[in-house]
Amino acid sequence: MTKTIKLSEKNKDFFDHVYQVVRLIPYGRVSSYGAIANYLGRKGGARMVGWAMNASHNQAEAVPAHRVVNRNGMLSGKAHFNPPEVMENLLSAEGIKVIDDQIQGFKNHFWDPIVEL
DNA sequence: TAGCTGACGCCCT
DNA sequence: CAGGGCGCCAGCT
Repeated sequence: MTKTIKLSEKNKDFFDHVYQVVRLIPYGRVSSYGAIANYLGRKGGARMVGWAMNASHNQAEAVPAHRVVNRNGMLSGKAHFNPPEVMENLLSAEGIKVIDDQIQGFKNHFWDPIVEL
């Protein structure tokens, strides 16, 4: 509910930061691993963001991982959903058109935490 | 203990 | 224009 991220000097867990940013992604918008990683200061840590998503299942709060895609706007993590079609289904429900695992007008729906936050 | 993989990204050839 | 390789950090075997 509260949109304020507590990025205090407590830089505790890298994962927790990722979860918070992902949860702040507005409805009908999508972000990229690199953008989040860059926002957290891990430019080459894009892989870590994806890895964090993998652990997102352990989080009590559902993380909208379906709103996170690679920098190409492709549903690279779709295969990790259960079932995979859920990802494009959720995106489609938010008004995002996905064709062949590719978000149409990705740039239009792109949400950059560095710019927005 | 040390090494490898991983929901990526960017540079070089 | 296309393909291949290296780099980032953390978790798992």
